[in-house]
Amino acid sequence: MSDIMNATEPATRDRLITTAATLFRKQGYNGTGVSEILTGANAPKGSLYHHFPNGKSDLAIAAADWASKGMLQIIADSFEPAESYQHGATTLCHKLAKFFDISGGWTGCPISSALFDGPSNEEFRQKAEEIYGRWIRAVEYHAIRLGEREDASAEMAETLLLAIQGSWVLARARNNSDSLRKIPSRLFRG
Amino acid sequence: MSDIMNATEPATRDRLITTAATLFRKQGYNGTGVSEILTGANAPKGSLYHHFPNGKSDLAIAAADWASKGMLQIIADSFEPAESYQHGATTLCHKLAKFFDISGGWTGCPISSALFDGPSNEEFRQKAEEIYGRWIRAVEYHAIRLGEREDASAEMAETLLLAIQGSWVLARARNNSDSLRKIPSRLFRG
DNA sequence: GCGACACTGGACCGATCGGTCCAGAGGGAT
DNA sequence: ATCCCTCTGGACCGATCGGTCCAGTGTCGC
Repeated sequence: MSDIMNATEPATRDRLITTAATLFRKQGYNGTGVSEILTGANAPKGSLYHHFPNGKSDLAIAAADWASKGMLQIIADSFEPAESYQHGATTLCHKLAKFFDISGGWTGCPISSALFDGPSNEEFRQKAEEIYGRWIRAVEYHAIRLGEREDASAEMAETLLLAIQGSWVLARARNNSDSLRKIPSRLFRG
Repeated sequence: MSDIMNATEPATRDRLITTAATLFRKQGYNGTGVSEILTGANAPKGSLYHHFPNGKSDLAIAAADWASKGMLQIIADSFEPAESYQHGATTLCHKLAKFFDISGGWTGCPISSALFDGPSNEEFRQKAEEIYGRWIRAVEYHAIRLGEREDASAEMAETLLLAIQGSWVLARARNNSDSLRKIPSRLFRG
């Protein structure tokens, strides 16, 4: 095929990844059937196993990477125009809350939904660790950039992302994104 | 059967619940097969559908309730002997970290593992909301009892449990319970 | 034109899924 | 002894699971 675009990814591969990411996020890894992904992406089985020789598990890794890129983008969009760490963090929480609302509430962390299902899989665990690490480092970078103490920034970044994780679960249980919006007032109450 | 005990639950029913709870926690709802639960509990299929007419989903609700009771017990054990809210919270986090270590790391929140899998199920969502609410109220009760401001205690309790949720995910990704142990220093850094 | 190659379409596979059904087993109560 | 009723054991079901395989199909370089 090779496309009008330069010889990067054919569209089918991308459609498989984004469809899988969305479905995993809603239903979890084990809750999502390969055939469901295929239907959603409008692709035949042969294509999946051509692009992802190891099938579903390869797809989960790719979907997690794709979702991670999205999260890093949201982090950048929140912190880059911010005048302080606190501002950036607040924007981030509100953006995520809005995303939660738009998506209709029944959605999980894209990483844990795709990678923490099924029996203990060391490859999945490492991927999750790597991605969460990337998110924390991204937030840490902005914390330092915005004038926070260097030796406290890693800690702050981890606290923020951990609070987001927990709040997301609560938001899902309550079908209500308020817990996400309240994070800043919780963390910066000082 | 009716047992030597008074006519409460026959052992089989309990074994099904605890086995299911353990497996759901490790592998998620969709990742755990009915036959796997049956093997683990050493029970035939007929028993399951006798005790739980709606099968797997009934079992998930019962497993979540059972796990919730365990968590409430840990909360009580942590806060009852404590001299301050901060002490109680610290004990709780350390107890949970120890549990995480003992269980070998690959384990999730018993509630979200059992109830947030699969397609959006309103009954499961309500159950999760109810259980998380019970946990928060239990912590809030101890916060007030230990002298915290009444109008701030609900907020504090929610923050603590939400931090535990998030830290648990991070602990699982890193295969390391440190993030759970560090919660108190994060929240009470004042 | 012509092979080479990347990709597609879908038939097909054994295994496992969750669930149904029913014939007993076993122990009260009368 | 007989009935009753709770609970067990397991055969059986159709559906779906993730995965394999291969014959096309279209598009290149040559």
